[in-house]
Amino acid sequence: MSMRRSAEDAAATRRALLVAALAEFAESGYAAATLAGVAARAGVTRGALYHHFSDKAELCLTAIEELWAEAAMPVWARLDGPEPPVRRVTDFLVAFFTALEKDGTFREVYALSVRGAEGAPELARGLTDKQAIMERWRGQLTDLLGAAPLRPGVSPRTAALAVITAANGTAVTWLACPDLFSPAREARSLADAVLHGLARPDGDG
Amino acid sequence: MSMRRSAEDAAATRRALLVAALAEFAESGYAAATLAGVAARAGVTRGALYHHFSDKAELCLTAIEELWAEAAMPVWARLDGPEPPVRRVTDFLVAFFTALEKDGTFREVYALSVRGAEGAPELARGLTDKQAIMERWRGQLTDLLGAAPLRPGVSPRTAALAVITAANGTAVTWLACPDLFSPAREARSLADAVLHGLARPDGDG
DNA sequence: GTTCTTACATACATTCACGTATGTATATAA
DNA sequence: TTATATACATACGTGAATGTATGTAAGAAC
Repeated sequence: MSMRRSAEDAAATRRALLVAALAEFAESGYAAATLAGVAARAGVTRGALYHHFSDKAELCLTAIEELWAEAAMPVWARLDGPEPPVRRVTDFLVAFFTALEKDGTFREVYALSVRGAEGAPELARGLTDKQAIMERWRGQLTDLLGAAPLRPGVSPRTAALAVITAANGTAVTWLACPDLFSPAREARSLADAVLHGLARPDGDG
Repeated sequence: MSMRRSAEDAAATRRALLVAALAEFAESGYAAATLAGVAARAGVTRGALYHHFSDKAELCLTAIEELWAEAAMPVWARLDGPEPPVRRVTDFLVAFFTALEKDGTFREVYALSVRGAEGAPELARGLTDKQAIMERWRGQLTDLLGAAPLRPGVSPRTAALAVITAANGTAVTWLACPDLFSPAREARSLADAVLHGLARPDGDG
């Protein structure tokens, strides 16, 4: 049917395949997802898919890498800026919860990375990357919270861990039971509760 | 080889299959797990498996149902008792974090239930059960925290949600990156941080 | 001891998804 | 205008996992 088109169309096909792959993998998991489903969702055949990507694993890893950056960057950017540390962390959590509910790409790439690809050793590269990302994330938060007025007994490392687990916990709880609550609506009160448990009540961060 | 044995041996075979199935499914996910792997782990053939269970889905659901009760009961029992509410919730979180790291069955059944079985509609029964469990859990915690001295602005529902997300977040973060921290060792400080963010500082719960 | 049933093991059929090989039409370069 | 490379579609081979059908030895009932 649709024969050779321009190079821009090829890029669009590739992009559509990445978006479709992310949705398929996030919905069904890596093992249960089928490349026929990905191709159908993208409106092409499996031949097109194998033209752009060598195999299932490369498709999955490429989708995570390329789409994660653009979806997550504006959220993580909240950790930088001139505001006081506690304020930045709060803003980050609120942005995280909001993106989780409102941004389909953000939600899908997060669900896929959290659900993991156990049973698929060919994705080990992506998983070690995730490990590194997690540790860099904790380091960044530790530095940030080290400059914040934490209440006594709370180390910056523990505070960073609490922030990470709060974000992950909200995400997986809502992904598992979407009817339980609304991350976007309760984002502020949840973030406040987390930070209130960590920071000194009189500290302005 | 091993021919007909006593009825007790049959029960032991069934039990071994359930334990093996839980480990396989938790490690590889429902879709990627193979029944040959389950049988091999249990030390029997696939014939034995199909003698005790009708298909893959029933095996998985039975494993979750039967093993979840005995592994999780002692943890959830911490929510009951004569102690003040905040103390009970703290004890529950500590017991949860400890069981997560120390009790293999607890960890596996939790990992399997969290990772979910998306892409496997035949497990819908188990997932609706999970939804019901989650809502009952939130209801129980809401009642419990409704009788606790919460700080102003924190509703019992939000507090219950914070406890749930803290437990889930710690679990998935550690399952994804086991080297990041030790739930059992940091259990107390994490639980204290959560409750400190929710309860009035002067309240003894 | 015969028979029946249980508790498996073994062998087979079928499906299904992956990866490959090949065909085809179009843009581009010469 | 011809040749070549690109961007797919189509058709095929293959393996792995599921489920089924059948075989078989051992306890239980009589």
